[in-house]
Amino acid sequence: MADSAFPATPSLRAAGMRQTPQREGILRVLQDSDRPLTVEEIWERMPERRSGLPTVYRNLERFVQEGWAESILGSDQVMRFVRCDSRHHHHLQCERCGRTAEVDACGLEASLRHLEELSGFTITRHQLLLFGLCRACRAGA
Amino acid sequence: MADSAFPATPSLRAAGMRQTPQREGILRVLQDSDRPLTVEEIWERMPERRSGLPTVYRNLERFVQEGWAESILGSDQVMRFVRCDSRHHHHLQCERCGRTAEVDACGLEASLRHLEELSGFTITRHQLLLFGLCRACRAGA
DNA sequence: TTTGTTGCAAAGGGTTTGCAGGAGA
DNA sequence: TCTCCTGCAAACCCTTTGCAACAAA
Repeated sequence: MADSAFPATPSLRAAGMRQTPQREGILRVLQDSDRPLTVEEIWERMPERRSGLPTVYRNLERFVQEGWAESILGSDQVMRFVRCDSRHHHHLQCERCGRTAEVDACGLEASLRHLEELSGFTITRHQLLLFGLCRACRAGA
Repeated sequence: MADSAFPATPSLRAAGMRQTPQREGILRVLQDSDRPLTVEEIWERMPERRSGLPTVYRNLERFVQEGWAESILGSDQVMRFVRCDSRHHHHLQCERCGRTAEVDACGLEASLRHLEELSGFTITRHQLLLFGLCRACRAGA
């Protein structure tokens, strides 16, 4: 479900980047994970010839710019990364196991229009972070 | 408007803390600012006998626990602090001047119930960050 | 007097940078 | 061949910690 919404492999070439094993590895790791990962976790999971940590940092930064990944600061104050496409969406994260789901719509539009009237602001952008318990953890709890 | 919603002075005593000039200074600085401040900015604005940076860090941590302040990670990846009360609310921030408004309701409840059905998650908590242009900046732009 | 707080200085740790060698195209 | 990218090591910088002196109660 979530996979079918994710574009094939982000095209490094089309984005003007060279296609290197390190970049493919990072994208693969993000692709294969169903929860946000720290930079170090991504690094540890990279195929065989483990790359340097700076390379992971540098590329994650570019991937975020391209909209292929997103950084999330958890309530533990640790930065983690998730793959995502560039459409508007939000992440719903399980507080027990860390698993995430991507949510396409947020149904906020009407509320935002109302808030604009109240506040005098023109709202151009928003970020919504959702936390809860996934089905499996609720059942197991 | 926003001021009247803010509780008098957070009671250090009632929270089991000693009343020190450093704490009062930090609270005063947060109180007087209409935008999020970095730890260093708070420190610089503290009255006369400037305290140590560690003291600012230590107290901000406690104030956040008490619900008197909130930490916000901006899109520039820098942590800033805003005063707030402990009721559920959100911050609306101007992308040009940084001024913020506190928004009491978010009108998300119905959408959240819908997302719970779609995702199978039980949503327990959410954080909504709103960005836009305030009235003044829109007029001046 | 008792105990929580502060200030200083040092340690910590995640992130960034410089630069030379290496590999895409 | 020409750049871009990577790896290593060092530098950075924000944040935390240890500890002795201090001050609120």
